[in-house]
Amino acid sequence: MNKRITIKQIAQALNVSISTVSKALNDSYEISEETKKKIQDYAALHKYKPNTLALSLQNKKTRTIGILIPNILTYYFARVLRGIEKVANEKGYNLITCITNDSYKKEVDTIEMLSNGTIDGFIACISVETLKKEKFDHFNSVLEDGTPIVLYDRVHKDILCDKVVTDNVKSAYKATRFLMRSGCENIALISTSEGLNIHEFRVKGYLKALTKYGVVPNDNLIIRQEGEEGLKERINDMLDKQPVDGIFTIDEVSGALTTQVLNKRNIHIPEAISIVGFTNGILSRYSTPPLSSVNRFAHTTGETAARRLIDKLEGKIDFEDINTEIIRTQLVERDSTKKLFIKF
Amino acid sequence: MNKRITIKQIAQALNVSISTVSKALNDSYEISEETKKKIQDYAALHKYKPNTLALSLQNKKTRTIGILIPNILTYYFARVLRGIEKVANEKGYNLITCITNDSYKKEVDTIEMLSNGTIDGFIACISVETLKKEKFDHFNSVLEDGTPIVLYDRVHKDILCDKVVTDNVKSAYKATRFLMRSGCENIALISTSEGLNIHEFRVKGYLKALTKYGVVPNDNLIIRQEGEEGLKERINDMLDKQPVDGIFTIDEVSGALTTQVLNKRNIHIPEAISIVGFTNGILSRYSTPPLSSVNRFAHTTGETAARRLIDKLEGKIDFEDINTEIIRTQLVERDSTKKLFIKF
DNA sequence: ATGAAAGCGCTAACAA
DNA sequence: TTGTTAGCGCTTTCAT
Repeated sequence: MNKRITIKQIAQALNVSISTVSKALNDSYEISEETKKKIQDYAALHKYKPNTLALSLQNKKTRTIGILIPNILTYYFARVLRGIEKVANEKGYNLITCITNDSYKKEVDTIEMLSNGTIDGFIACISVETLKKEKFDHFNSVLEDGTPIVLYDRVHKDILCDKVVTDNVKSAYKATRFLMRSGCENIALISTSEGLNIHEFRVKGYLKALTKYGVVPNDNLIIRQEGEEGLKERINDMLDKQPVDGIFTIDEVSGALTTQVLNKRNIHIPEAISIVGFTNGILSRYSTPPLSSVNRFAHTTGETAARRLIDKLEGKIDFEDINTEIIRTQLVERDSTKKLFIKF
Repeated sequence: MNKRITIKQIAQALNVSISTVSKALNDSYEISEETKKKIQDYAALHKYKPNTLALSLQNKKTRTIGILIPNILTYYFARVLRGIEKVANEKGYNLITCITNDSYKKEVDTIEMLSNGTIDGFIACISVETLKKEKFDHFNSVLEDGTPIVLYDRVHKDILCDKVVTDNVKSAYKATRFLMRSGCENIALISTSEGLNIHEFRVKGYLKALTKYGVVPNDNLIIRQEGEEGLKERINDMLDKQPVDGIFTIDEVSGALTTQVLNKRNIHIPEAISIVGFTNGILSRYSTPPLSSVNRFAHTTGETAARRLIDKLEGKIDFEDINTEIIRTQLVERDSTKKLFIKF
């Protein structure tokens, strides 16, 4: 049933040698126009397509990149993927995308599975579990094999390779400062993503901004937990006990849940409480009111990572030349913050 | 630099033949325990991994499935992908995921690119543009080559292959009936996704429910457009001119935008106007208030498609045995609809 | 128990 | 201009 035709069959049918066919199909100058045409016509007629596998085996190159995504349901990662996709496509590279579900084992297995000649290089984001375990041998042995890796978003110093990251401290700092400038004095921080250095960095940025402008951080204004369970209760509890006029939510979900709580309590946003979110995804845009948020340029992150990797694969950059690219962020003002600005 | 070791190198190092190594590594009974151990130890020591490419070339099987996703930013598709991923993983299949961006050309190119021995079969969702053009040759020629395809969500009768779909008419019917039972009398329909048969089906279900229960459909209560531009204005306009107490939004985005408009106008949901959405994604869950919605079981859709394809690939189902699986939906009640029920 | 050789689909150096 | 041959990494049949 599988009717795919091979070079060999063409050769037999036309009574020429295999290499003549190969050359003709590759439009080699060695072959006469006549034979070329004959062969090409026959190939076209029978919808000949070169077998990629055989080509890859020959070239030791697959023009395929392995992508590791911790979680495709996270809008940010989906957007990064799009960026990678765009560049890969332009440059004629295939993507083999794998979802690790933030599991260490899945990550190890996936890398194992793809490290057999299937892919030329990796673009990866480290899974939460791996980051907690701090076990990176699977990445490092790939690098030792000479397969380049570009890490994005979640990185670690123990993996020596190209990286594309967000400046979390600075972005959080700017977000918090923005709230202060718009007149907020009691700024809470809410997080449903914990345990990762990148979240630690965001908290650091928040604390830094407060301190810088003479505000003493108040532990009662900081709610940090992993996952959303029980978060609404904790927010309600905080609002019952503490004066709050600004909230910095360090991830999409905490932004959404916080907004739901405030709306339910009939607290006006931004008049009574302002909110600034992080990662400006789909939730920020469509919530009521639309949330001001730190935009992360996921697409650029993906493009940058892909470009770097492909440049390496094509020898434009030396394998040993390691680089960390920091993608800027930008605060997008929407309706959850006041326009009023205080100059410090 | 690329230190990956081959069977040939092992043979040379140990002074045995290539085939002995091959057999030893495959634990063949032909090889003596002693040599086996020697070879296996050496292989382990040097982290030998069989080259997948060579194996695939040999077996004419890649254990890789090509996935076509129109748009990864749509939460529903991301969830389908997860379902596929889960099953593929269990069965030891690789996924090569491609995003078509709802473009005809990209879809054709992708299929072309992968139809060269790279993949054993496809799981695909037809792109919007293709569906509009009604050109399906690229799918059909793949099928003719003997490569199985399973289509999910968006399908078309001119492509004769396995399909996994949602019963859109019935689901929309149930959603509308639900609004009527909760006491709504002037039920609007809002859509930002047009031009596809599946959306047509949802409108059909809505109209069917109205008619069935003796309500004459009112064109002024139906807002259908492609994309979100200008939608809020149209909704506001409708609310200014028409009495409305229920809204059926046939996609996630229109649900989100409608909610934003109602909230802005300070119209209480569900007291003044109830909303039922479709596709129960992340927007429904996190909006204010959380939206009652037709849940589509994206994960099940993905699993079903993957299972069907793999069964075919492994010969458990005949290639000619074509089947359409309908995945049920379920109305999830949240806070955008009244609890009050009227029995008809 | 071990090895030689052919072949999967293709390219490329070399020969004719 | 065309063909022969070896080889990419591996499996498998058939000798030995």
